[in-house]
Parts: sequence; structure tokens; C-alpha cells
Amino acid sequence: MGTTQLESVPEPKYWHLKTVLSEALDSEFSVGEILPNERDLAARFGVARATLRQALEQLELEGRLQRRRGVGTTVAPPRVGVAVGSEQQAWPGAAGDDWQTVDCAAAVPPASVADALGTDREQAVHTVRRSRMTHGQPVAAELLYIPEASVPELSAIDAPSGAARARAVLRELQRLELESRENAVELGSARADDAKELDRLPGAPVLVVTTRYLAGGRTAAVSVATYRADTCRLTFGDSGAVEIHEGPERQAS
Amino acid sequence: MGTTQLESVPEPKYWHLKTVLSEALDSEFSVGEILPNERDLAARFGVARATLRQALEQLELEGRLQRRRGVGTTVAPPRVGVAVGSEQQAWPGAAGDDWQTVDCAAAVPPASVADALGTDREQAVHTVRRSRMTHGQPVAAELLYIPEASVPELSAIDAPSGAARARAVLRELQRLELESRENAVELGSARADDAKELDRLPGAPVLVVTTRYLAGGRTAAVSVATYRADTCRLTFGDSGAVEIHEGPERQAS
DNA sequence: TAGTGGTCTAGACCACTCA
DNA sequence: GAGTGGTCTAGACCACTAG
Repeated sequence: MGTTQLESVPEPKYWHLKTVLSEALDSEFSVGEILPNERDLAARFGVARATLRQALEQLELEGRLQRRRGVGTTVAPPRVGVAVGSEQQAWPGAAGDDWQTVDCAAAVPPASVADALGTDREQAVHTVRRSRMTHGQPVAAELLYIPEASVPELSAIDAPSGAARARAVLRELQRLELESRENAVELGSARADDAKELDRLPGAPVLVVTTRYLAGGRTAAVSVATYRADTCRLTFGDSGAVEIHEGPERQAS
Repeated sequence: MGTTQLESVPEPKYWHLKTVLSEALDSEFSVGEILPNERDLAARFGVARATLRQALEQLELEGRLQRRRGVGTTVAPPRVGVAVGSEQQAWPGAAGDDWQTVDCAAAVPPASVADALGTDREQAVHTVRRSRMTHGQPVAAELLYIPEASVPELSAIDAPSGAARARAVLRELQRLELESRENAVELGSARADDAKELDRLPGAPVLVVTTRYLAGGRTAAVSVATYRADTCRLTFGDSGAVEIHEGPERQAS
């Protein structure tokens, strides 16, 4: 990628640097390839390491790079499209989705969720944790909030917590008739627990998808799913993401 | 907000700082209020300015703060929800949307857009620029790509460029029957031109919404809209093209 | 243990806004 | 011109990964 000199322009160095690196990624590197380390790169471009890092951070934000502590910086594959609005009529946990139920507990939801659910702010609700995998990589961590009222017959079916309980809650939920869903997407940063599940550091940029499940004229459940912003492109609408990827087709389970 | 001491924990300082600031924002500040400047804040917490800035950057990313060079750091209002998937059956420029048509030119689209449109990579298409305002603030800048084939009768109707031309293109486009739309959302950073229009600095985080408009079995148009990630929450109504059941109408704005 | 990215410091100067 | 946030430097040490 050469030893390109940075001209002294009013444009910030890191911005110019980002452009140069971006072009180098297109022309001289292939997916998965390891870049020189930050100290070498900074020296090569004649800038401080912090400046070089500013450029790398942006490229990582745009999904061009992947950095891992103790390992290095690699060229990221194109973002994977994940369908968020396609299973239009389905409750979470319906057959065929690629979510994995992790566990379940009773917990008091954040105030905003409680308001959406119409429950008291101190009232505990079923809290189901799920994670979503695509191509063997974790792409999303989700917390599902389901008030007692939505699963009235759950009482003594299963264990009080754990994955079995979670599945029981979702099973009960599916007895309701789903009227519609409402999605919202916004930018956030990963909490510590989500970050761990997503194999990122805390604070990593994520796309937060909040879904309200409406049934019987009320909000029967609320889902807050955090997607890795660096690796994901969220698709909404009819035919979601049919991804082109080489290799054997995923087989039905 | 006090002079809270940072304990020496393995948790990064900026992370802890962010938590402390976040709580202070909730309890001791109101929307629009100006924070102390970065040098004072850093001194107050006993950290270097760079560390303090790392915390502020995250809070800005989460939409809690707004920073303006030469002015200061203020407490941001809650994110505004902007509907992206609600006018499911509408072409861009349909009556009632809150987009403002800026201008139009013939230009060669990015390769990815050309592929989606099915045009040659060197072929120029109508490129309409629009901007979206909400509550008097710019929230999105859009580039619409419309191939000649989608507006065959446009020939000599209006000026070769400018806002009048743009409106003529959109008017012609609306003669086609819209079959469906496909949306994708991903994280990006603002290009210089978009940043200017959004009143942000280049590189600011944006949510990039790519929409394919399908008509007559082909992609009739592609829209690439960049939304300010700090101020916007994108909402996708469900109302999947098919089902229409009565009920309380969702209201815009 | 060597090498990587992540955090942190204490400065400096620049670009911008506004009185 | 005073004050703000934005950029940049040249170091240092830490946390993590892997041979």
C-alpha cells in the first residue's frame, strides 16, 4: 500500500488516511487478510498512533475492518444481511427462526419497556434471553419482556428459570393471536453483557431493534435486540436477505 | 454533578465516567442545558481530556448529548422517531411525505446501485437529491437513482437539471405501478456532502437506509438515505403490504 | 513470552462561534 | 478576542492472544 505522503491540506489527517486505507483495502487486500500492526502503519504514514487509530476506528465502524485485541486487524467480509421484518406474522420462537433461546428469569424491565407494556414500573415480567447466529457468528443478543398477563396459564408448567422455562413462556405466548408488530431501529453501544455475547468489547456500536408485539389490542410483548453494527445490515420488508455465500447450502435441521 | 471520585477498578475509566455522566444527565440536567466545557469536566473528574472525550463521544453516539464546535456540549432531547416503512405503497415524492426535493442531475451511480438497477456500471441515471426535515431539523439526506427506462417519457418536459427537473422525474416515476419496496439499514459515516446537509461534521455516524422500489418485475429506482444516527430512531411500521385490518390509524408525526 | 490492540496522559495547535 | 470543541503528538502501561 505504499508510503503515500499526506499533503498538508485543511482536511483532517485521519480523514485522508481513511480514504487512502480504504482504497488500499479495495485494491491490495482480500477478505480475512491481516494488516500490519498499528505502530507500523502509523510509522509508515508518518502520523501518531492515535491518529492512525482514528482512521481505523471509522473503517471498523463502516464494516471494512475487524480488530481483535491480542490478534490484529483483518479485512472484514461484506456485511451480512439479516432479516428483521420478514417473519411478519410470527411470534418470537416460531418455527424456522434462527434464534436460540438461552434462558429466562423474572425481572423488572427498564422504565421505557414497562411503559410500552403498560405494566407498573416496579413490576417484574418474564425476561427471556435469546441470541441469534448467522453463518456461525453471533449477530444479535435479545431480551424479550413478556408480562404475566400475556401468558396466564404458565403457572406450574416447568422449571422456574432456565432454557426450558424460556421455551415454555414462548410456547404460551404463541397461543395469542398476533395482530401486528412495530419495529424501531436506533444506534446504541453494547452493554457489557450484550458485548460478551456478541464477542465484542463493551461500548461497541450496535443497532438496537425494538419490537412491540400487539395482540388483543395491547402490547403483549416487547423485544429489544442488539445487532452488531459492524457486521450486520438489517433488512426490512417483503423478501428479506437472500445472501450469496459460497459453500454448501445450510441444511434444514 | 459533584466531584465523584473514580475508584481504581479494572473497568476502563471512560466507561465508568460515561456511567457517572449518564446518571448526572438523568438527575441533574434538563434538555438543552449546557454542560461545563471539556477541560473543566476533565479536571473535575481527574482525567485527561482525551479520556473525558471518549466518554462524551459515546454519550453523543447514544443520543444523550449534542456537541457543537465553538459552542459547547448540550443535553440532547430524546431521539425523534422517523417513519421509514409506513408509506409502504408510495413512490418517493408522493403527496404528504416530508421530503424536500433539492435538485437533479445525470450521474453515474455507485457500482452497487448500478447492479441493483440492472444498468451498466458506466451508465448515467437521473440522480435526485432530497432532504428530510422534522421539527425544523434536518434528519436525512437522500440520493435517488432512477434509470432512464423508468421514466421514458421525460424527454423534453422541463429544464435539464434543478429542482423543477427533479419534480418532473418524480412525477413521471409515479405513473408506474409500485409493487413493493425493500429496505435495508446499516451503520455508516457521513460523507462530506451529506454531513454538510445534516449539519454535522464529516464522519458523523449515520444510519444508511437503502430502498429498492420494485415495479414491473424490475428495480425501478433505488434510494440511499442517510439519517443522523444521533438524533433519529427509525420506525418501520408492520402493515406489511398485504394485510389491512381496521383499527386505530397510526398517526404520523 | 512476544506481539497485538485498548486505555491513558499532558501537553499543543487549529477551526469555529459569538459577543 | 475569548472560549469552545476538533485534531494531533509522543510517549506509557495494560489486557489479551497465541506460539
